[in-house]
Amino acid sequence: MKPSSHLTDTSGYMLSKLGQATIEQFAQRLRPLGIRPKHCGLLAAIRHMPMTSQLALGQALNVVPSAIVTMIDDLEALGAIKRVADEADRRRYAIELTEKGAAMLQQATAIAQQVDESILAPLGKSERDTLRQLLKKLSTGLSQA
Amino acid sequence: MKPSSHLTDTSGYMLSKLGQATIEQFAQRLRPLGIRPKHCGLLAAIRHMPMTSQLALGQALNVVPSAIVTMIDDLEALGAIKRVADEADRRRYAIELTEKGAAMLQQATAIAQQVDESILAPLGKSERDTLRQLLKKLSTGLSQA
DNA sequence: TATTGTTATACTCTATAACTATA
DNA sequence: TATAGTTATAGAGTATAACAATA
Repeated sequence: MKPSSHLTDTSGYMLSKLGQATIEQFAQRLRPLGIRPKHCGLLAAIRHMPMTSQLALGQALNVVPSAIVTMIDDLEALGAIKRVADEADRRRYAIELTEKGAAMLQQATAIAQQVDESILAPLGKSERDTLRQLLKKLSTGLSQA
Repeated sequence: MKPSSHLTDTSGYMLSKLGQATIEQFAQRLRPLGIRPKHCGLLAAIRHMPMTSQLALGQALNVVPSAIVTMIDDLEALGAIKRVADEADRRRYAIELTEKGAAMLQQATAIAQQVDESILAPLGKSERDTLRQLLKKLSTGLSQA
């Protein structure tokens, strides 16, 4: 038998729909913090590679320079990050995560866990673990693309 | 131990990223057909509920009227669907899938299967089946929201 | 007065490209 | 001449709201 003779039964179709639903729910619950999902990825990247230049962050996230500047502007206005002048190269700013930014990332992570609870509700505990492992495998395949 | 103490390890985060990557790849391979991913969902809905009004299709897909009209315009220009005048209610058009539209849906389905092959490459056969079953469970939970 | 379809419009998002200041 | 950052601008996508025809 064919694995998925209907378009809407393909894994890709379901992944797209689920991903979209997830991000919408995440965005909604994130609203009180004044940020959007894209800012969260950036916050995580900043914590992971502290004191990095804006363009380097952009390359790591595959985001064009003008977009990174806007996001950094947003986060700076919220006090989540600071632009620290680089004395060696006065064109550069090193991006530093503030305490407030770290707290914000922690809150965002908690919200993401709540969204997981909501989205994964139809699955039992072991099923969730299985799903997470499978998604992890697929995600590592992504970064090579 | 906590299931996912990092934001980027949550299932929701991975679902979002994978869904986005999937839809981008789908869009790219779909380009030669002259349509976008959103048109495919509409084509599938039209086949599933033939001779339905535009607004009813919009409600089924959770799409606003103006957007449905534009998509129907696109598909009609490609010869994939026809607006059939409803003689009983002259405000309405019943949307009919043409042979060309059916062929287009079939091509789109084949492309979706190719995308599945590409995205699911890191998984073995039984893992893919497991994933599909889990995604199916989650997808049925979606429509209730 | 409500409903189907349509059009006009505004808004958001994102990317491209031009510009500055440094190197 | 090249690079980090910034700003200006244009494009696509989507939603809101006004509108015409019909019920």
